Amino acid sequence: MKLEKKVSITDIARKVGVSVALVSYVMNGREKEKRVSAEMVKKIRQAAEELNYQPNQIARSLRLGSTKTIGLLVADIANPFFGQFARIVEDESFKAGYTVVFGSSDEDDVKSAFVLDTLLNRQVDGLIIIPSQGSVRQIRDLIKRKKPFVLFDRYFQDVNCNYIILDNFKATYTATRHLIAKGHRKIGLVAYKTSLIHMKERIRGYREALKEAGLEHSKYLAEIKFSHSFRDFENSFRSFINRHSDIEALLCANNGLSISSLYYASQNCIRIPEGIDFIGFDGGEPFDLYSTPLSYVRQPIEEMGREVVKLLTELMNDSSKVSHIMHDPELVIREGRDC
Amino acid sequence: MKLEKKVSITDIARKVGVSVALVSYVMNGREKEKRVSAEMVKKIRQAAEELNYQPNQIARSLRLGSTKTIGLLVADIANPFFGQFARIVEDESFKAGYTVVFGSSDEDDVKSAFVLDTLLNRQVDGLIIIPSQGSVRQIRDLIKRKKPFVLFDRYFQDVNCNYIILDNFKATYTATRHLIAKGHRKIGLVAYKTSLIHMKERIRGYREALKEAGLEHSKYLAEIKFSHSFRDFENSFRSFINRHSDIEALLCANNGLSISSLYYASQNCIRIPEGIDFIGFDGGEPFDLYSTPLSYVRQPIEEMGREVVKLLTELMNDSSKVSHIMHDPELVIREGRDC
DNA sequence: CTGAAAGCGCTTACAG
DNA sequence: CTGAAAGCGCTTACAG
Repeated sequence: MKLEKKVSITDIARKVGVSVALVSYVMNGREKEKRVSAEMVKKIRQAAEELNYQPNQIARSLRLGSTKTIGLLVADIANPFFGQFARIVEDESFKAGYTVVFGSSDEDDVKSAFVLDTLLNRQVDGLIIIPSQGSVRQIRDLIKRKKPFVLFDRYFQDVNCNYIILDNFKATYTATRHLIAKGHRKIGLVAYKTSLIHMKERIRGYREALKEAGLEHSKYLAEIKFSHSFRDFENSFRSFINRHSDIEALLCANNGLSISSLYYASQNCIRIPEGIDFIGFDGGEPFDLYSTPLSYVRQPIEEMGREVVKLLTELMNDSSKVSHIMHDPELVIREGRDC
Repeated sequence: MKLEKKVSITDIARKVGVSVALVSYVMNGREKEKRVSAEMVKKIRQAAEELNYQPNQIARSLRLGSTKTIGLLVADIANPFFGQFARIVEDESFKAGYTVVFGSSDEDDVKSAFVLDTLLNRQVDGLIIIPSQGSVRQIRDLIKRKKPFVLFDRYFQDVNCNYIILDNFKATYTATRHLIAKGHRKIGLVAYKTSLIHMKERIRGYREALKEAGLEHSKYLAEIKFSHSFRDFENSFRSFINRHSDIEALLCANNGLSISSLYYASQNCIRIPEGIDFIGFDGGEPFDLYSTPLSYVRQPIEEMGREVVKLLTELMNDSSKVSHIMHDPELVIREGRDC
């Protein structure tokens, strides 16, 4: 028995001596509705089994105009935060009968456009997008084409579309207040230099908390240019730290920056919390294994991921509503352990 | 200008007043070969531009019998090791004109079969698979169907197919010898209980090194049942550690086990390397940020990832050869720092 | 240099 | 209860 060429509905029809319509009906479980005789059903099922028939989704997609595929555009799938997110998206999508195609933008709008085009040509039914800086036009285009999508993690203020994000202001506001309450006065924020709203909001939350407490709110803000290279981060961060050797506590504005800052600290013998107190973003294994328990801002990523897929599937079905959903962050406080 | 329904090659043909064949030729850059007049080419290009034409890959795929899509079946995309691998696969695939669809098996053969079927129905041109225990039949089926694929990380001894793996024996053999050379005698290995060859080989490498040194080679071997829950790991590991309080050094057989063991150690005030010496697997951020520099077995994952895609693209083109490629591990030794 | 037409594998009105 | 046929959007021999 060799299976050189794949078997189609036509092969089954021929074998049973019946039309392809019948086969299509029973393969799609519509034999009741179409009142196919029990005998036929049995014969067709058996033939399909014997020939080891596998439906061709591509042909089905072309005919139906729907691929049952979701496109996922992340900044970088190798980043644990996005990897975790991708996993949730995958699980929920599969449950809903969708498959997921992904691509990484590297926070670069040219690459983002390329990946987006590729996914669109593949006729994805909908998209989940972590938009990168400068990708507004791409998003606008999606709206014009009436392609369902939901933004995650960030959005654009002047584009009215679906998004699910963290309450970023509250995240850093709460964290900063916590540091102030602990008695710190010289509190730094390590953020990325970007026009993206999530960063802007995180910076605003930090500043607002400092202002309310009557503290310096610009001096200790490090806005670092995005780069995949630790060297680049290191150079910027070193000059920041050297300029402000009196800094008492550090808050980081996302996961990558937290990891890089911690790495810098451990390489440069800066002790936490004795030397500098610290609050990170997003948690993860590096946080759990750090020499001292680290506090961090937690995003309810499971819920958010589930909700993104839920919203998108709704959009792919009726496509009229526009939701802006914001989730509350949680400040996870961890204190020194006794060993 | 609204773009309700997507524009097709037919729309362009109609607009220019020409046949669809011409349009197809110029859209595929075959105007030279087909000697389309320069004037036509210009008109068609312009019309495509004006109508904002986007080719429909699905239709193209159906016609050509190739989707330019690679299926990636990993154990868990949220696992940083696989996330990193996925990123390399993504980059190389895009470069080669392929898009990637993925799914996680959770090391479960039922889930693996389901994901595999989904990807196959989507008519992927080829597959990259981290095979889970009990998925031999699925792999055999792929061969029977002549679907190009390459296994990564593991393989099955009695199935002759393409794979790219680490020299697993050498990995643990070298690491164990290093621990012996440091003077340790009671050396433990934390491994998963599985029939998968990569684990078997890692265990064999460990044992062989101990045997050669005339040391106990079974007593300190922990074979732990795979689970996503840390609690499960903790229970098994605790009883192992309690039974062997005299253990001097620990080697871990993969990334997940390394992280879990380190977490257990930090939770239970076991100091590394003073209490127990340690060598992990695969490295990563948790390793870099650990309170003390950790040694580990490094896989050349970038090279391996690139090679997997290269091999697969070759297979998708001629499909005759069978390669078994094994990469050398590298033992990364890191000593205490001075702060 | 250009066009008419078949066909990839499926679904689905429309007849009977 | 079942079949013949159109059509999804594309590519590609085959004519001319």
